[in-house]
Amino acid sequence: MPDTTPEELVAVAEVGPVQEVLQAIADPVRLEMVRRLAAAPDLTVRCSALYDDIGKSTASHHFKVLRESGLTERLSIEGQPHQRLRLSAVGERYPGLLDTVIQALDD
Amino acid sequence: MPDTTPEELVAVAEVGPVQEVLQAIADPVRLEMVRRLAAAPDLTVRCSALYDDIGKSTASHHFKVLRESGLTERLSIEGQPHQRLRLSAVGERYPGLLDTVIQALDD
DNA sequence: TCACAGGTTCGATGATCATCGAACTCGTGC
DNA sequence: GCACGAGTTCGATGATCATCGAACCTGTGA
Repeated sequence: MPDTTPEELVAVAEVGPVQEVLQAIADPVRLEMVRRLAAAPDLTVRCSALYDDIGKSTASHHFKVLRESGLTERLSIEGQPHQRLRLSAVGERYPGLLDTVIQALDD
Repeated sequence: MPDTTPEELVAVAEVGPVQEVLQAIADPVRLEMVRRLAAAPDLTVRCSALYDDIGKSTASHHFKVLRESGLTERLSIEGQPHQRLRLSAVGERYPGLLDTVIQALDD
């Protein structure tokens, strides 16, 4: 791969259609992941801190669904993989959606 | 049944938890139903006008899911059953959620 | 170089849910 | 009363998807 890839290009990803976004957060496990991400500083959390009581492979599957819908992105901090909630990107495309959902979670 | 039931009591129904609401609108068929309801005058539409290409029983199942989540309510107009989108009730509990989703549907 | 920890991918299994047809209910009108 | 149209309920079937274990990849640090 070329070493000319700027960091920004990696981060740029499309937020999927509403349908896809809704299905992504309609799952209890994934919704909990989003909740923890939203509560974290910088919206960033180590993968293993996003779940409990499920297997690694299951968690990884949910990460993928969240990422493909554009809700989260993968990034590396000191070599460790992390997940980051793309709050502003989602907010631009669907204003108020995520905020309202997150707000409703810690009622 | 007693004839003392005021009309208001029938209409009063709780909007379900976010989880339930999200799952309700995450389905393609139900999302289309919501879209048609939102576009209709008075947010009210005859049941048969909310779908095509699926059986009556399937449609009725989706009506039930929407109703139980608090998104819609059943009402009778000249003897004919109708569905009504409870836009304001949902908006009170989850501000901006439905509006944003509906807005995104007719992009 | 090797071992190890943390995520990912791959198939297979199981549960959940959308779909359907048939029987039932409720209103309307003949 | 009966027939009819429109929704609902009920079981059964099928597809979708969450879950898991095992193998694989990719860093880090002996």
